[in-house]
Amino acid sequence: MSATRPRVFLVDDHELFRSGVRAELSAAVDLVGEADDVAPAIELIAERLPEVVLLDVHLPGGGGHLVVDALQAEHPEIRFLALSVSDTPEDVIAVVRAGARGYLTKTVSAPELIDAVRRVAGGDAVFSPRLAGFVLDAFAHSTGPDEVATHLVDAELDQLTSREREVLRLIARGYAYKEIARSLHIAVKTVESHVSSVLRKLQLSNRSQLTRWATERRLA
Amino acid sequence: MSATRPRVFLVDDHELFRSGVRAELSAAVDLVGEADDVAPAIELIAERLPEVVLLDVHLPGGGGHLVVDALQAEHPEIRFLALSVSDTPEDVIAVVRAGARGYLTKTVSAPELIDAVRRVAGGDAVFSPRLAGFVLDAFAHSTGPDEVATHLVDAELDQLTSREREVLRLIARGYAYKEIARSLHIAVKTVESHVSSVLRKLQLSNRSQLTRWATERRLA
DNA sequence: GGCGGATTCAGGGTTATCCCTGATGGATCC
DNA sequence: GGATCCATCAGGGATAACCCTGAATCCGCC
Repeated sequence: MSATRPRVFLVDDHELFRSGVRAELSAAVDLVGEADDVAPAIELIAERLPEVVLLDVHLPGGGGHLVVDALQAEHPEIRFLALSVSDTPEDVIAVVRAGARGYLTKTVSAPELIDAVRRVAGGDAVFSPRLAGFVLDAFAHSTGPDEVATHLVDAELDQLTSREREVLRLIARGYAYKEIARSLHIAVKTVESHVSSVLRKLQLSNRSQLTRWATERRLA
Repeated sequence: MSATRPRVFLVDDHELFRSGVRAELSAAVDLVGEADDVAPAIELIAERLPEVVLLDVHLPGGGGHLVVDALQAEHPEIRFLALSVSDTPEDVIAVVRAGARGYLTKTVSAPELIDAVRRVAGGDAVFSPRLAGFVLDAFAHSTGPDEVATHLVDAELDQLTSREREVLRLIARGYAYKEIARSLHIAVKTVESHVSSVLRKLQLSNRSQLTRWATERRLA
């Protein structure tokens, strides 16, 4: 959501790095909290409920994927964007399998990071080109891996609320309303309500068109 | 769900992932056992004789392809579906050469995984759509004559008749049955008939999944 | 405190999907 | 000239999707 600034939580054990992120991102996002280790991160994130968690992969208390593991089940709406100095497959694999929606090396520039956060908040998966060339190639058939940083946030997507986007993502994966309701712990009627809103806002007329719309934009 | 619940064995060294598979797939398949490493996997699979083995590529005791190697000769009827976070060529090639009937990344959704298991149980080969292009590249650059790869990707589309593919294309564009009927000058009932055939053949369960399937393969 | 937006749901209704059985005519293959 | 697909539909039924109205709660904002 770029009309309002996305709520972001930062997990990193390096004080200086956190300070840098604060300085560079505070204008573009709403930093709702920070943590320097696994346990406090899990606790605080569950309390603040950010839209996106910037997550360092290497923490004193264990891998950053532990944070994702601990929160994913109860808060599937929270997106995790892994940030690391490491580019080893093991690290990438760990957080991605845990459910992170993206993985960037800390060499990214501030604008790139901001853009990545927005994309993740909007439901996209974002990967740093250098470290996950394969994944990116598979994901983005279009023009190439470097497109990640310059990708424009879709105007139509902006009119959707975060919940609506969440439902949209599940619709696009082929889930039935019943399954979406179970997954998000809400009533089927609520899912219907969200879907109706999305269809109206995007001027589409059925689930199938919605699926195509999302798949083409790689939101699924 | 389907009447036939395929017997499935799960090999993965991550407890959390196994638990996830159990939770998401237990309704659709018959989970007959689990293992967390190569040696116990080989032993238990030979004992339980599942129809499909969901096999993690990376295991502490070695590559998942070792499991395939050990069992393939004596139990050719067992199908192996590789499941991995890795997208590297070595992993794909190793496990496919060993005799795996498919390779999916762990980013697949539960319905997709269920579909994949059913397809593999039915004798089809399944590759993660996001991986398909990459798999082709890997085989194209390999020395050996592996027309298997190109064959596998198109295998699913090949089982459809020309009329079914025509209907599929319109479905994927978001047309309702009524509109498709008008467009092709046939009855709505005939459209239904074709759609049913397509869904059955592709082991999908609704129009939306069909749309995604087609959009990902750029058939729309 | 009021106002609007987001999210949550209910009731009640219409239409669309999807499945099953079964049937016809046409084409092809051996 | 069967056997086997394919393409074409009907009837009927079960479920899912979609729409509309209305309403409650919570939230930030002015």
